[in-house]
Amino acid sequence: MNKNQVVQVLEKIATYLELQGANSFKISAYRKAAAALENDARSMEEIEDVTALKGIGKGTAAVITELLEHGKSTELEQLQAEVPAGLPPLLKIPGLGGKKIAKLYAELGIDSAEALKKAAEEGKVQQLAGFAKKTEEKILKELETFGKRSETHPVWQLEQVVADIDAILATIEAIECFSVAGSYRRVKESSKDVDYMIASTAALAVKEALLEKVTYAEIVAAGDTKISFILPGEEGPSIDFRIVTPQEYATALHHFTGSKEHNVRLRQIAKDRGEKISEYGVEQQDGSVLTFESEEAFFNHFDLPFMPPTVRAGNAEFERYAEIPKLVTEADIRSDLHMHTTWSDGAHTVEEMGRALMAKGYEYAVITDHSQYLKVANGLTPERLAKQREEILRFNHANPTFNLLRGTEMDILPDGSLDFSDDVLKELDFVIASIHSSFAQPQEQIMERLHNALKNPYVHMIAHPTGRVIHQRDGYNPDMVQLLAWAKKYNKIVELNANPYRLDLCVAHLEMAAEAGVPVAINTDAHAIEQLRYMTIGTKYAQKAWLHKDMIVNTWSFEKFMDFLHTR
DNA sequence: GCCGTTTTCGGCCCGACTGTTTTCAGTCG
Repeated sequence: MNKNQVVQVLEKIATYLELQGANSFKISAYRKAAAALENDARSMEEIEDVTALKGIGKGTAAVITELLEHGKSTELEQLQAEVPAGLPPLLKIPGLGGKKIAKLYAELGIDSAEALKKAAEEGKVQQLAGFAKKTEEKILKELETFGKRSETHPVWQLEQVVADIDAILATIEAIECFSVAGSYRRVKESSKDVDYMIASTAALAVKEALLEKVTYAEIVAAGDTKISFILPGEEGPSIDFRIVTPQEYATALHHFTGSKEHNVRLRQIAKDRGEKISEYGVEQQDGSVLTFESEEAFFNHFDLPFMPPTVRAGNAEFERYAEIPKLVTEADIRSDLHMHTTWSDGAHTVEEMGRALMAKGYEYAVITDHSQYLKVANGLTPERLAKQREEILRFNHANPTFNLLRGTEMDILPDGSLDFSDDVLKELDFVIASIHSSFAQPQEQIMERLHNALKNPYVHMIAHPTGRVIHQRDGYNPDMVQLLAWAKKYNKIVELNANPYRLDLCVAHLEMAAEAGVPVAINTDAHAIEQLRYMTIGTKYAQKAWLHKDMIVNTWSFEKFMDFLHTR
């Protein structure tokens, strides 16, 4: 039984305990034990003594041992015998928790969504103590969409939502400052909802402006300081706005950015010092409350450096904080090495892209249109590629402070051959190789294709090395250990494709690349000027793998980058 | 259930909102 399965059993036990109305600390003890396993980088076999992990004690260790030795849990089986299988899914209905569901089961024998619907329609639910008409109506309403609404929303969906909401909030005068918070700010690959923190001295005016300007499908809550909507569309995510005073803003933003585990760790640190953290500030022993100008000042108060939201997982950031100043940030980025123009499937010309890159403050960049194989993307033949050269030279001539390089995103064909001959490749400054076809091949064949590209002396980088699309497809499943070993051997770059649909390599693979000493490039793969903004999310994502700026080739100066290309 | 300890039991992060009840429980993040 592997770690994922063990974690799932522990979480299942917690869920069943919840439905039995068990002690809430006991429930969270099981969840903490699951999290402790999950947050440990080692496999189940590599962990000698699970009780050495903080959060795992005698009880949960016994469950784990039984699972490993016998593949089952008596504890879980016992609970499953007592709690009907139809109850756990009901926890997903907003407004219903363990206690209410337990009551519905105990008093009305409700053990499924269907039974709940029937009882609510018959008006039986509102007769229970603690329930009433509104609760019953809400249950019926939630049951309509029950099981249909997706639980989490991929980062590529939310990236657009956040861009839109940012634009709206910027127009509301009563708002002094605002920021997205929650798991989106920590750049999780998917989030349940979107959280915003707003600083204002006129909460009511902000509330009214939000109700007026944000297009929503439904109002979930509308209190004095918390407004919550479900956004339109079949998969519309929910979005929460919290309004605090400017003094409270820094601590509130920190609190609502999480993660929960990070907050717990920090609150413990505060408690040990006789202080108490809440979203409104840090309460001192004399009852006074300290507030902070910024999150930096808040962390400094606890003698900690500013921890970027992306590393706030509740573990490594408290052990590895000396490394934080070395982590890559968007300010370190000097170029973008992967983008498309109207020559292939991009929306803007070489000239337009070049100007946008200069406006971003970059020193250099590479135009990398698709190669001829990719006909759907209007891939370039060697002849058109040669013609594009003139346009790029013209741009450089007109803009001597910038270096626009000539490149290609060349397909690695299904048979393993490369789309351009060496004679074509050697004329280019920068060559990307990537797979866009025949994802379903066996791994050996995929690896052979990648090997062919990696050992070619004119290839510099493998783009989106797994081909995954978050929540949509897994990609072509390369052997990452082997791929990185070859990249190291042939001195190639692997990409972190910053397009929020991809984020490829993923965090775990990026950690492997760092470990193997393979340089990484963070690129937007922009198909339009607006998509150059993906560098923001790309650099933040890289922080999650604790990538230092010196591992990222596009933080290097133009001279250092060119040296790397020429001396490989 | 876990942890820590002034070592064997008390505390476990903390607050907003809703719906219910009339001072609070449950849910949520």
